[in-house]
Amino acid sequence: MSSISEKTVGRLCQYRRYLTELAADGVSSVYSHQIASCTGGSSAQVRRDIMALGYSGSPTKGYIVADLAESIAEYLDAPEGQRVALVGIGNLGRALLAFFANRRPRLSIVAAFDSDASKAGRVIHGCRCYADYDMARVIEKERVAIGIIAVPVEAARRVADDLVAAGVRGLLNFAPAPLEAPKHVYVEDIDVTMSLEKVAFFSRRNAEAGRPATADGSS
Amino acid sequence: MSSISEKTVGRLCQYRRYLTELAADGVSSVYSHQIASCTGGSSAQVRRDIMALGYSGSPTKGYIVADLAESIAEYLDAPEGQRVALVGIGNLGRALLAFFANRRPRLSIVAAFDSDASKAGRVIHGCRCYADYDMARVIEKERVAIGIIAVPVEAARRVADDLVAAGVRGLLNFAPAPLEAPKHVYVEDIDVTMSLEKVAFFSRRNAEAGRPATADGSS
DNA sequence: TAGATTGTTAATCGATTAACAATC
DNA sequence: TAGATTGTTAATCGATTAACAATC
Repeated sequence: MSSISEKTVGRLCQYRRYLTELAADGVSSVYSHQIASCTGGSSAQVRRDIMALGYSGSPTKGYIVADLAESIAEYLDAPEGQRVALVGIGNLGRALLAFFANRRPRLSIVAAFDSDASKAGRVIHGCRCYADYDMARVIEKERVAIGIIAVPVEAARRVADDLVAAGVRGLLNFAPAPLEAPKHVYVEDIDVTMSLEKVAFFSRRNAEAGRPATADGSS
Repeated sequence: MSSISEKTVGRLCQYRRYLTELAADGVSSVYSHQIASCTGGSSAQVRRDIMALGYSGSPTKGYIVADLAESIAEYLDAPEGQRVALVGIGNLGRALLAFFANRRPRLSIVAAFDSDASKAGRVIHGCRCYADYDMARVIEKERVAIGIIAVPVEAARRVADDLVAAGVRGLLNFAPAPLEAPKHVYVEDIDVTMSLEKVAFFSRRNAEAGRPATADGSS
């Protein structure tokens, strides 16, 4: 029930995005093997994930798009919503503000902070900017639950500490530095350098391997 | 030997970063359990990963920082280097250009493209910009092996197809759209929305759970 | 030497997939 | 009905960790 893995939660997010696209196209029902295409997993995996939500499909119609999306939302989303703060209004920070603006009302960036106090008072993509030294006050006032760290690596640890001290319960960290946070704070790292290096490694290895004789499983 | 998993490659990248920091601090040798701190894994995992490289430590001194870093580089890096192109010179693209500028000579962004042709000819963080319609020509001329997709979601699939057609063997995709690429092209997705939703979900669940009685393993 | 660590195998753990009766 | 799909268990697969002799 309550013990759904990180990977499963990730997949549920992907399913939801896929369902949103289907709904926009006017599709009303969908089969597990169709959903599977959006993650590269198997249809059995999709059925298991959906089963864990407590939602049921029908052998003839599959799953009702709107109802399944509703079930996923019920499971993933906080009914009262969760408010997010961004720290670091550089190019990355601005990209994130643009990206999340008006995307999900229940998960919106309500404050942005920067060490450059001259940015305070501006409104970027609908989000108000503050100076770093206002962090504790604003985060409490705005009831912020989640912090996004988009500052240079040297500042990341200090910013993380400040956010945690201010009461944030989750961190999304773009800085290439491992953060130390108390157990009750969930930390997710997005490590762009690592991802690029992985692409570099595997693209090279694929190229060196040429066309593998058994690539399609035949001998 | 050649069958190292994706996860292991990711960890090797993290080990390397940690070793670089140690070297900068003048540390010359390190134990597996110290290296483990940078990934949250176990010391046995670190030892297994290093063993797979063919590098050996000593029971008394542990691993020599410089030599281990060299072994990792030999395994991960292309000796002749790999050249990268970026598509989409918005805020995200600019952040990536700044981020990778002068970082790794063997993995550098040598060209950036944008559908807004007025950006062509500029040089941003040392990287020359071109119009989209020059993609095939420049990628061949510059011997680009890897493409980074930092365009809006609507354009992502077309850009991916163009990059693959131009001869790129690996893609790092920031757009929230699953890409279809031939098998010889390695695709890594960075899904920012999914990551934020995961933080939202788990930070909420941790908060709701309160302080779990057995959080530290004691009953 | 004594002792902590390495290299390496076996055991464990968890996640994924195969399979199939039940269903509409 | 016939047939494809669902719900669900068992089997498989792979990755992680525990353990320990060998080492310096």
